Amino acid sequence: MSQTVDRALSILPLLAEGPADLGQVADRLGVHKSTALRLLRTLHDHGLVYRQSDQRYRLGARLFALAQEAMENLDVREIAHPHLVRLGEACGHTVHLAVYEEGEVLYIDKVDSRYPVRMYSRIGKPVAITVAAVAKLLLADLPEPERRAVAESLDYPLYTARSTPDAAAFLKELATVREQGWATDLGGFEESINCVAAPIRGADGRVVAAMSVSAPNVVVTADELLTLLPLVRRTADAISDEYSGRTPVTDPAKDTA
Amino acid sequence: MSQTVDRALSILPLLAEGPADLGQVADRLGVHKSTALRLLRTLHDHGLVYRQSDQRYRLGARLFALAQEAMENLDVREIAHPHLVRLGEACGHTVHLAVYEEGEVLYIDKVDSRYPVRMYSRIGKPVAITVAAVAKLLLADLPEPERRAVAESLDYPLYTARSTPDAAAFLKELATVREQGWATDLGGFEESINCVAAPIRGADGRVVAAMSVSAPNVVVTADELLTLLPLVRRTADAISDEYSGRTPVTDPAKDTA
DNA sequence: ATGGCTGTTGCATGTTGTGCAACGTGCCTG
DNA sequence: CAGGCACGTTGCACAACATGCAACAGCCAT
Repeated sequence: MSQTVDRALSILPLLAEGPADLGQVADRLGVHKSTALRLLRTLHDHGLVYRQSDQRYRLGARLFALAQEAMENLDVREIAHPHLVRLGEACGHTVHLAVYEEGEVLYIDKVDSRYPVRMYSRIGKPVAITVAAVAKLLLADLPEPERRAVAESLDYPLYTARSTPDAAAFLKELATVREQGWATDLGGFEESINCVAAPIRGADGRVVAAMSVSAPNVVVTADELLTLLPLVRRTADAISDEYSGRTPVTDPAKDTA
Repeated sequence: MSQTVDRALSILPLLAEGPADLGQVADRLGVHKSTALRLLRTLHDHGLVYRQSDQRYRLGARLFALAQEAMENLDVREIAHPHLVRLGEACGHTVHLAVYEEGEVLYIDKVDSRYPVRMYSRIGKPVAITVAAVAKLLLADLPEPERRAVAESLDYPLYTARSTPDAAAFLKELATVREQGWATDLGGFEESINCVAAPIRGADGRVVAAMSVSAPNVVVTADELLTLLPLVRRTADAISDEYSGRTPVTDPAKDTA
């Protein structure tokens, strides 16, 4: 591991606590002032550190820009896909990945047990938003005014007798889902199809996508499907960790004391 | 400037474009793979870089955390936020807060009328510096040599027919803005969007931030938007007072209406 | 003025980062 | 199934580069 870079990077969390001057930085790094100066200058040239008018240093603006750009280039689907495939192989049912966008919920990936191939044909199709388990999770995480606005602007078609009947019922269901952190669709769209779903969250905790496992009654009962919930949630959490760049276990030997 | 650190930091913007593998990083840095490996490892140990399951590298979670903390250390934002929210509720339009740093102008807070949530997603994005009302205010306050230097180093993209065409026009506009103490952007970035902006000043009178109200033509005409100017200026002044410690009322809930 | 404090510079030293070459491994191709 | 290729990884010798020292320069307070 590169010592120089190590020292330089150690400055960042230090400055995150608040602005500091050269002497403080040098002290806390345990290096000479001139060394700290050169490190800070390099950080400064890259915009990671900003020198305010009182000559003290603080974290710089480029940090935002970097985080921002990285977020935009993050592809949930790319990261999620291998996890979905593994889940599909493990449980043998259909796995979906969906996102919310502009009042709609869209499937962006699908893995079927028998043919673990992306079925682009289905991807992009709008989801039955009032009943699908993934839709409930995605809508449940919206800020209250938008959630309400969306819920009230929707149609509530009665696909089956168990479909969500109206906005009031839907909002109540969303509250439950938000509370428990997972969702189901038990015959709300097709009488014979059940789903369990779990949310995928970004670094800030907001739900960026949702995934579900679906199976027809003739294969497994709803109760049997529900036994898969822990596995689904674990998969979703694994995707969340990877998506948000939290390294779950890189080196099991090392641990921060 | 430290070469090693310089190289290591150059990796960050590179990864911000999207995930890359070791070879690509080494190539774009112009160094040996083993060198790139050690740099990446160091970055990884600090959590700035994350290694996803396909072994490619991308920016890591610590970076987001740092950006977050850096933003929270900007006390202007903290002080301004409640004022911005109140203004947003009062006028119903989008409110922005921006600062100048190292030749760039960036949004550090945003309040939208319908969804009064911090939209981190937009924050950090570089502002259209040659046309945005807030950018004019921030640049107008720079010391003359720097203002000139920045103005002449900029590109002047013609977003619309009303965009600032060149450095000369920009400097002239800055002089006007500096004189009158407020600024507008009338369709200079998007044909249908207008803004009015006012400066936030520190105790020494220097502009530390700028805020604006933006609205599309279809909602209010430019003339109607201009009637909000007194309100915007009053809000900016209230923030200035509080920021500079000259807070007339200790109760931040009450505001001059 | 003058002392102490801070940030800054030039330079000799040796620590540290570097590139090379060789190894291991997984994947695709013949 | 074997072979080859591409990629990540390791150990090492060399010298480039980061380091700390000492001396300089500005600034404020005494």
